[in-house]
Amino acid sequence: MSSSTNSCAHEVLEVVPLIMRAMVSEIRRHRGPDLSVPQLRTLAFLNLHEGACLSEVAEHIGLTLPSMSKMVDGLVARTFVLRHPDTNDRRRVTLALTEGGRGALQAARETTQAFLAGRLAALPESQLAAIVKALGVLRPLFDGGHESNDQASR
Amino acid sequence: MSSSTNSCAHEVLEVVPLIMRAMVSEIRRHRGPDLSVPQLRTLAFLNLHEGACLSEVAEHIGLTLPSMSKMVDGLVARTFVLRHPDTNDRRRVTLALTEGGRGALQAARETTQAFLAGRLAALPESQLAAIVKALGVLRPLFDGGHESNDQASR
DNA sequence: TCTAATAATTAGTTTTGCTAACTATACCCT
DNA sequence: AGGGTATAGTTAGCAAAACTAATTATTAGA
Repeated sequence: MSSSTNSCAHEVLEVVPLIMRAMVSEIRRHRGPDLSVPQLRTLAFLNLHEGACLSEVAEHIGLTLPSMSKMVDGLVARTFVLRHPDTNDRRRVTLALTEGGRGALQAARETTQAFLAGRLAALPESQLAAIVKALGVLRPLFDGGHESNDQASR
Repeated sequence: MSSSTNSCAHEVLEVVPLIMRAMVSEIRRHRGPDLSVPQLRTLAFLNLHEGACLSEVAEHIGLTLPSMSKMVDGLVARTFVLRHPDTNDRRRVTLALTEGGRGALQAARETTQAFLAGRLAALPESQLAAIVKALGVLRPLFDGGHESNDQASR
């Protein structure tokens, strides 16, 4: 393990939480339809994985099945999500975004992206490109990760 | 606002939460002295801002004063933090890390950094350098931010 | 000096996430 | 085919964490 690896890890450890905190507090500031961050993450996951079942969502978000079930209750009550029984396996419940759910997600994304763009506006093209490239390298390292999502260790 | 700005914002919006989630779940996996993420953030803030008062910490972390007060109760009970009355303004309580607190923070940081280094190990020097540089550009944009931290909007 | 503002705490409630227990369905294996 | 085990989801009950409202102590200002 090179020392560049460590100093890069150090930089990630410092800067990523900084950005994340700014994003989260921006989301909270604008929460029109009053969605918490985990709820937004759930909508985002469903947007990508149409028709995922409850367990899959719970696993991905990192909640237990009961907690996710209750969170989905709330999303269903606000008509952001629909529950359908799976036709193949009737134990499963598949989830789908409604138009309203997609809209809420889109709205939250847009305000957050606009906030980020505001911060980035000062940068010249070359630096923007460098950032995109660097994040493109990081993404696959953390995307899906180990899939070792730990229900057990909690 | 250039379109590069927007695509960069988009990339940040996608990748930063990904990395953050991996870090948080790693922290939770290893929590030896059983510190929550907000507690760790509190210790980190106190490490940088020795002698900050309770309100300042609450503002920075994004908690209300009562919540922060109770969290500090816990940190004091575990002897990670000390409360001192401020000599100038006796309403204020200033906070300081103990050696134990500093140690706990350091330990958590090291395990997280090691985790990150593990993920980054596959990358060649050139890409590591590019990432460090890109994050170095991002950092000042989100460091301290606008200081417009909102107790009110919550 | 008396009133208003500020810093922190306490009290009580709400939210959220957990474990345990339960129901229903599917899988397996003899 | 039938019975035991495993899996998916929900319900119930509880614990942790964060909020609002109210309280106390201190400072600042009219």
